[in-house]
Amino acid sequence: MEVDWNHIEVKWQRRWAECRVFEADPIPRDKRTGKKEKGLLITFPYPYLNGRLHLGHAFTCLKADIYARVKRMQGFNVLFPFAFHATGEPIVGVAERIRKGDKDQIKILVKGGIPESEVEKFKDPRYIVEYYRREAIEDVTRIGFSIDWRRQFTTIDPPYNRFIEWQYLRLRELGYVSLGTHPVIWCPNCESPTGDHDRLVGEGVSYVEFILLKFELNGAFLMAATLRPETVFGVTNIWVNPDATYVRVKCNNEFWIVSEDAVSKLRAQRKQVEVFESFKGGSLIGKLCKNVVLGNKVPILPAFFVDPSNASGIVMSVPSHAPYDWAAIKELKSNPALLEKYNVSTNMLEELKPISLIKTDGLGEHPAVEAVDSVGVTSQLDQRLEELTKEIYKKEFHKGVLKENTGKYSGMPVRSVKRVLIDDLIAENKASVMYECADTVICRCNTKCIVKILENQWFLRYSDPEWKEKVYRLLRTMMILPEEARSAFESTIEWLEDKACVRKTGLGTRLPWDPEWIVETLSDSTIYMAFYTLAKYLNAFNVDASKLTPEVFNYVFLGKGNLEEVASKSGLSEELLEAMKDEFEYWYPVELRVSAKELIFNHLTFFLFHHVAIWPEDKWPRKIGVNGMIRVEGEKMSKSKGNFITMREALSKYGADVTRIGLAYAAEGLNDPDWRDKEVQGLKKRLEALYELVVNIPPTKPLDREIDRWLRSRLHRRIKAATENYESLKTRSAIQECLFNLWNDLRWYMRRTSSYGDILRETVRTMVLLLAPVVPHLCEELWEKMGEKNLIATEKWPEYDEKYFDEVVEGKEALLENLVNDIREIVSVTGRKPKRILLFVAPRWKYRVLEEAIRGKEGLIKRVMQIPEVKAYSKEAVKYTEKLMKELPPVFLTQEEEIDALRSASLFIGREFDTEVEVLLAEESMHEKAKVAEPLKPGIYIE
RNA sequence: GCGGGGGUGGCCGAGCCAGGUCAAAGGCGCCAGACUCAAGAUCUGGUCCCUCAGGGGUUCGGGGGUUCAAAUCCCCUCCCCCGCACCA
Repeated sequence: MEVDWNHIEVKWQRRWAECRVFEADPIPRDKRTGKKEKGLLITFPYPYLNGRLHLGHAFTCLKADIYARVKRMQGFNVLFPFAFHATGEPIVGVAERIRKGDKDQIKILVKGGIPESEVEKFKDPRYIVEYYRREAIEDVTRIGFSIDWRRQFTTIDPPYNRFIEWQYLRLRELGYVSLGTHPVIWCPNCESPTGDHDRLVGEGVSYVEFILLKFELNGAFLMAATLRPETVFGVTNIWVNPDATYVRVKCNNEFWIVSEDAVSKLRAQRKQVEVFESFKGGSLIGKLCKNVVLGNKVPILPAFFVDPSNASGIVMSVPSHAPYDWAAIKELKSNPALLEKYNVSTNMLEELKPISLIKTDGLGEHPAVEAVDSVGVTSQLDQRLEELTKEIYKKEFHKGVLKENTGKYSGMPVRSVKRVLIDDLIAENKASVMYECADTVICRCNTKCIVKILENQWFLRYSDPEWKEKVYRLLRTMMILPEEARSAFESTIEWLEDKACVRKTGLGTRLPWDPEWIVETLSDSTIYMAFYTLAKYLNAFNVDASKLTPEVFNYVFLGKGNLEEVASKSGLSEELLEAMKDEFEYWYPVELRVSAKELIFNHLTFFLFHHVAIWPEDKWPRKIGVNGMIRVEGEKMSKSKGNFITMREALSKYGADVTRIGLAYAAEGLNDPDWRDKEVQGLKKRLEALYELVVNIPPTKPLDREIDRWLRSRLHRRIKAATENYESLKTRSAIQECLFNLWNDLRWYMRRTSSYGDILRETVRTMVLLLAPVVPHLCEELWEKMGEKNLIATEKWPEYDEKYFDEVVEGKEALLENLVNDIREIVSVTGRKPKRILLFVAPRWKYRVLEEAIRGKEGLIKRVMQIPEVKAYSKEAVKYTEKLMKELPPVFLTQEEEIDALRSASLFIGREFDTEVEVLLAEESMHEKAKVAEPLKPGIYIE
């Protein structure tokens, strides 16, 4: 049947709005009596407004909406608010690019469906926010999310800024915010950290810590950069690039020699650097310098693999363990002309002997020498050296142990010596540290990035062990859906270190005590769920942001301060303050927050940190739901792949309910939902069939036969399962239960009987109720068609009663189902058309044996043989008993029950096979099939 | 590399945490039959292999082990997804 989806959706969305069903207010204090009078606050992370909402947003938000709708029907007062995130750089970036007339940016916008006339206005970031906010509201409404819109806001609204100011003042008071100094990847041109998304080249690249080891030459130190400081014990020489420019500088009261390129980097890393002279690397070659760690002298030699733009541009040579070094030595040996050019005697080279200092199982005395020689590398610029280096380093790092020639470090595993050694060397002033990008990073502005140590930045002290302990405590009491995600939270809490919470650019709230900083986006979205409780009043009364002083928030959120005083100081009325305070206390804590799994590692965990910091335990969140990442036709959804689906597109193509069920059925738990058009179309057909089913319910009458009780039993089990699934966000399983499985039950029922009991109508009715959270528009329509007057959105959720669970009746039906299948199999195997079917019910004694077997396997044969009526069949009885020892039937019926089930179903079975059925007792027959009859497995003979 | 989650039949996905009733729910797809003038929808059956009496055989990324018994427990290995921070 054709369903006019659009008509239905518009009709009910209008009705919901008229009735204000989703606008939730606290129940007046004096009427609150129990649990259900306490509000449930359900939240979805506000989306960032740099584009339209897409299927990924819809998926996550739908999980929350379905939960909200179920809880609402269960009689809870549910608040499901929505807001918008605008803090940060990207929106400003778009505006800036438009202002500059960036063609690509314009193209992106137009392709994203922005009318040409609007593009011009996108110069203003606030306009962008406003534009996408309007669009988002339309989409969210059209998909039927049950939002209380009175509470919406954006994170750049002045009242919100006041709120964040309060939050950070509070955190600072509590000692959770402090100044810190940390290295970052930095663009010298933009003068700001270069995040992944800001990079032209080098996505995912982080920095590495080089150790600069000192090699003394004429009162200055050549600073050799290494990632393997432990190999200082095996240095045979120093490498410099003869063509590169080096400088002698004064750095923190010492003279250093480094590459020219290193100077600005060292300066960015808090080093005072004064350049005295510069010269080519070639002028150093052939000289001897002193290894400060060991005290011996080693020569300086030329090498072309040395990159002056990497770290200090000076490398120490450890030919035993470093393939590059050995390759370079080999090459020099074979190139006397080069040596001559720099006046290096061949003797000097002859004296270079690899020094082994690490012993590793599976590797020889000089791993690098062996590796290089065996693959036949002859040039230091050979590509294969990179691979060999990695291979050897990996093995040595994990399994290597330092040899005797490493002094006090002898015997230590490489893995654990590193940190100790570095700390020692630095303490002894024999080494220094220099950070460098692990690989080339180029900023969007086309500038090569360096590592800068940022000073005096504000940090959230997530590393604080006491803070962490509190979060662990919260986590233990929280429900994590699904449970598998819990360990990710645990390891995140453990792994988390101090995090910069401010930036210099972008939209956002300025730090109240240090206004040159703006609170960064992941740091201003941690406790804002509390803001929804106030936003209703701020919006309704258009409250002036300047009145929202820290005292106001202290009073409302923490109950601190004196009402009169706060009122007079802020200029807000006492009534309003009281109302806001009550509203907050009514809705808080957060009942459920749903987000995608990639956010466990920051946003969701920060959410926990900030709550435990600011509020006492009774305001800590209760549940977190985590879900997978949307895919489209099996592929990751992305703009570049061209398979990006906005909510708008999906809604136009499929309509709200079909989109909803498509998403809700696509996945649950941590699994990634896969949006497949065919699958969604299948679900659409199914919904249309449901419509037809409901509209054409056949007449029913009050009947209470076994088959009616069977359907009731199934129905109640389905209600139980569906409810539990919904409550744990398992929307797929819930739909499975109440749409597919219940439908199959119904089919069986209609096949078994042609006169329908009222239970049929009740089942259909319940089905509609159970599906209402997923496909609310359709269900409202069906509800009305069934003659109901109330909105299904606030209708009472079906409750199950275990007293209707009927094992015997279900057992009987299972017996029949198996029996029909068996008969069918026989018919198909024999290819015979049945003229008559004889069914033999097993003899009584077999039921006695089965009964005993159910009691336990212990001494079963003995026990069984003590029963006289069994003993009479001892030989067969032993056989049957042994069979039962291996495997018991899944249900148990008495002989009477089985006879009854078969007799009353004989017409049905006959109908299925278009023949006659006779039910006989094995006791009274000599037929061969009478002998094989067992309880729950009647003998079958087909004539 | 490190941390987290996964790999099941043509596809999607349950099941594994508490081993047996698992050849493995359900959906999609496909095949056959019923209904229909016909199509669609719906209903019934089939969809790893073999089998003319309800049976048997080989499957749950790959390899090994524990057990009377493993998709389910243990070890090793390969592959996929998410995150690794100053970014929404």
